[in-house]
Amino acid sequence: MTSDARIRSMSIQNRRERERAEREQLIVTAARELAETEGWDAVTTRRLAAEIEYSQPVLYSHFKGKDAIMAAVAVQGFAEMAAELRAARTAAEGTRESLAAVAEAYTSFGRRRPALYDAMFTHRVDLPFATQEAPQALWAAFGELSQAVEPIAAAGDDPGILTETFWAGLHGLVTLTRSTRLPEEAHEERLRLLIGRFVTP
Amino acid sequence: MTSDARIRSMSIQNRRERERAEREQLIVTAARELAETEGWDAVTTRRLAAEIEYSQPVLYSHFKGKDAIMAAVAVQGFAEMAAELRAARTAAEGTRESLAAVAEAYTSFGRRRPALYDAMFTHRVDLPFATQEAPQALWAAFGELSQAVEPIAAAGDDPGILTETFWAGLHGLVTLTRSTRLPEEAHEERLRLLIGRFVTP
DNA sequence: ATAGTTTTCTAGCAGCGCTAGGACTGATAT
DNA sequence: ATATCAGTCCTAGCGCTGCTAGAAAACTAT
Repeated sequence: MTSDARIRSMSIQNRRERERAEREQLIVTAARELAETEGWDAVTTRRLAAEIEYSQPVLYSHFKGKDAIMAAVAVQGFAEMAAELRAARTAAEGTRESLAAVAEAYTSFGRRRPALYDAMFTHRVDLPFATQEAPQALWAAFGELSQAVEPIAAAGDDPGILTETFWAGLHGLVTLTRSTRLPEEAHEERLRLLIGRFVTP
Repeated sequence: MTSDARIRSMSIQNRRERERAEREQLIVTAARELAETEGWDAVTTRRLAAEIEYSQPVLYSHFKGKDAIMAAVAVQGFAEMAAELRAARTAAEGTRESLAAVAEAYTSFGRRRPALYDAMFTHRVDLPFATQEAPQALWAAFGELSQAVEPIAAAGDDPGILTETFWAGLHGLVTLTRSTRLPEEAHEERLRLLIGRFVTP
C-alpha cells in the first residue's frame, strides 16, 4: 500500500464511521418518535427498519437487540430530563420553591412523555444505575434532583438517601397516575402534599 | 323431557359448572406459580396449557386472553396483600408503629412476590381501580393502608389523598429497588425516612 | 479489470397470542 | 340398545414477534 493510499483510506474510514454514527442516531430518534406517537408496542424491529429505510439486520449491527435500542432511547431521555429539571430549578427562588418546581417538572415530564419515561424508569433494561458506570446523563438528572432536595435535609438525614426517597415518591405518583391506578384529577394536590411532607418548616 | 330427566340434567349441569370453576382456579394458580418461579415471560399460553394438562384453546373459554388471566392473578394478589397488611396493622400498637408495620409489610410483599406485585401494580391491565367497580379485594388492600395512614393526617389533609400519596411513596420504593434503579442496600433507611416525613410529631 | 474486503439484504427459524373447524364425548329420545 | 343431538375439547394454522445465517452487492486496492 502506497502512502497516498493509506491517507486516502484513512479519510474514507473516517467518513464511514461518521455515517455509521449518523445512522445510529437515526435509529435512536426513529425508535423514540415511534414510541412516543404509537407506544412501544408499535416499535417492532421490522417497523423500525422500514422507518429508517434499511433492512432489519442493520439494527443488529448497531445494537445487540431491541432492549439495547430502548436503553439508548432512555439515555437520550435522561439528558432531556436533566435539562428540564435544571431549567425549572434555576428559574425558581427559595428552597421550597425550587423543590416544588423540580418536582412539578419531573412529574410533568413523566406525563408528557410516557413512552420515554417508561424506557427510562419502568422497562427492564440492563443499564447500570446507581453505580459509577451509569451514563453521565443519568447522573446529571439525579444531580438536579439532589440539588433541589439537599437544602431541605434535616439534621441526621443522609442527603443521598433523602433524594432517593423523594424521587421514589415522585416516581410512584407518575406511574400510578399513568396506569390509572390513581385518578388523574387530584394529582396536583398529591404533589403538593408530598412536597409539604418533605419540606421541614 | 320427563320430570326426572329435568332434575337429573340440572344436577349434571351443576357438576359441570363446579368442575368449570375448579378448572378456572387451576388456571389462575398455575399462572401465578409459574410467574412467581420463572417470571411472567415464562407464562406463555402454550406453557400454561401444558401445566394444567389441557390444550391451549380452553384458556380462551375461561378468559378473554392472557391479560385477563394476569388480571385474575392480580385480584388474587390483592386479597393476599390485604390479609398481610391487616395482620401487620393489628399486631402493632400506636399510630406510628402501625404505619411502620403496614409500610414494612407492603414493601416486603412487593419484594417477596415480585411477579405478583407486577401483575397488581405495574402491568397494564384493564381492571377498574379507583372506581366503584374495582374488585372488592382491591378496596380491602387500600382500606388497610388507609386505616394506618389516616391517624397521621394533619389538620387540612384529605385522608384519602394522603393515603394515595403515601402509597405512591411505597410503590416508588418497591419498583425502583426491584429494577435495580435503587440499590437494595439502603432500603430500610429509605423506608424509615419516608415514614418519618409522613408522621407529624 | 480483478481480487479481496466490507456492508447490506433476502430468506428463514422458533416462538408468540389467538382462532376456525373438525373430532370426540356423553346425555336424550326412540 | 341405538340413533340423534348438544356441547366440549383438540388439531392445525394464521399473522406476528425478535433474531440470524448465508447469499448478494457495493466498494476499495492492486
